[in-house]
Amino acid sequence: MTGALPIERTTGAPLFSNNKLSVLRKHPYFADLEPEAFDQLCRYAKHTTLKRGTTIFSKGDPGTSLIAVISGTVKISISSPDGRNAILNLIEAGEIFGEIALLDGLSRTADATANSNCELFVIDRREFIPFVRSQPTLAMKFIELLCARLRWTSDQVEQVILQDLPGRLASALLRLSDKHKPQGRTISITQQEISEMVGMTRESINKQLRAWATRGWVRLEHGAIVVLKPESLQALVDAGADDGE
Amino acid sequence: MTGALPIERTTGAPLFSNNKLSVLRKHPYFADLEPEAFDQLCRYAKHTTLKRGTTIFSKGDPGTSLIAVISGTVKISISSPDGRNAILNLIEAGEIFGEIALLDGLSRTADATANSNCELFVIDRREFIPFVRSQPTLAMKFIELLCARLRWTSDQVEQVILQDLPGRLASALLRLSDKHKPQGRTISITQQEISEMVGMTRESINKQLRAWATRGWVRLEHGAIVVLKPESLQALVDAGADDGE
DNA sequence: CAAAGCCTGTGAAACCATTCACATCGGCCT
DNA sequence: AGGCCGATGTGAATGGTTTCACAGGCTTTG
Repeated sequence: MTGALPIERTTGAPLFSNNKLSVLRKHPYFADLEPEAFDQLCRYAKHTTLKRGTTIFSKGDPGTSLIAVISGTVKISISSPDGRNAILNLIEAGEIFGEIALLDGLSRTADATANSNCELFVIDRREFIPFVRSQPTLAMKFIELLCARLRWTSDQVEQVILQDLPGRLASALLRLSDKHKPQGRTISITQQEISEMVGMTRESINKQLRAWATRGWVRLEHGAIVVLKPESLQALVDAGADDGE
Repeated sequence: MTGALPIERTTGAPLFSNNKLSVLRKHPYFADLEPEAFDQLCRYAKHTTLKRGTTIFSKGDPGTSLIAVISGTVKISISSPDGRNAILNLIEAGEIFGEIALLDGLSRTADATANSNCELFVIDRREFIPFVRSQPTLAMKFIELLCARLRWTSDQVEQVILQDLPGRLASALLRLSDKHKPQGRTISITQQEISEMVGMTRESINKQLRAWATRGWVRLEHGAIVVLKPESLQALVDAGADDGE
């Protein structure tokens, strides 16, 4: 099922001097790590590039690595036997993923695929775990990371169980526009993708978005959505079931 | 919102000699901790008892403690403005909860209420965090705990988004019967509770359960469900959307 | 030992999302 | 430019869930 990653070990020069790593260095999880620790960590990293659509790993694979995204975005998703599939998260440059299987040594909980051409760093478990044990600061960082993931995932459960279609869609848009804040309120995502994040059909999503568009809450572009009135969407979420008529 | 816990500090005698703690000691998370570390940990614990229905904490409260269940069960849930509510987990004797807010210092992600009369141990963040830092083994334990939680929660997302009612109900039953393995295949839970774990109405759940009961897959008791043919339920889950006619 | 209150069991009607079936619009590749 | 494919936009029919309205059954509690 897996398809081993086409790993290409970076040759020669010390990785930590690679300026590509600055993307990682800026990220909260590594920002306040001691320089030596960070360097050490980079020494375990293998560099790889792959193009849109490539499978990075599949649910159930033995998970032995942590992966950092240098550029591009990675889609974390799962799919059911009858063809439906759900997007759990979109990982962007500077973020890491695959930490669960890395840390507990069990199998992967979801599929990961390159959602665009990607540049990645891969860190292997064998070398990594002893290192974490020896670095309490790093361990605490991972604890924070896991907590953040748990909060994200719990939010998702909450949404899906508690809210109806409009509510779910609204929260998803708000979460996404939060994440993309730097780019303004434009979210680059297809309606198909949103529908898979939210767990409803593309058609339903389209109709709801269209309704909001005529009300001026959002603007629809090709492959993107612009949130014009986040307050209105937020109000809808807070109010509970109600499509905001 | 919160309502401070009616803490009752156990008097005098060293806590670690209290036989109530043996419940914890047996639990995987503490089992292979060095005795001294465990004793130290217990020194931070405050004992408390409370009766069914009591709120332990609410979503949004500042979270400053980890709680271990000595006896009884605790319900972790969230609720929406319009009255619907969802059960995220049921914590049983020997398990711990509240670790997210303890570890990252942020607010609680859900409500916790005593689902029966309960006996708890409460460990405060202020004293605890430095201790974790100094005990790499304990930190790794928490990392494992968090990973386990993430797996549980991801499963829940997967179910809710990907599967239809019969599928979701079946997976929920299987997950619960896994957890209760020691007690045989009897799951002590009301249909109301299951419906809130699965995100559907009690009525729908009842009808589906009843259908399975006539087929001999489960037996319904008052306040409990006995899984008779886990294989059939599993097959249903694996097959995807289909109620197993 | 009642009464009250939660838990279960069911049926009919209303509703909302899905399914299916197209039509249009952009991009992108050759 | 032509052509193809992925993304968007809609409508009608279908079907599964929810809602609502009750009726017993078990348990707990005063």
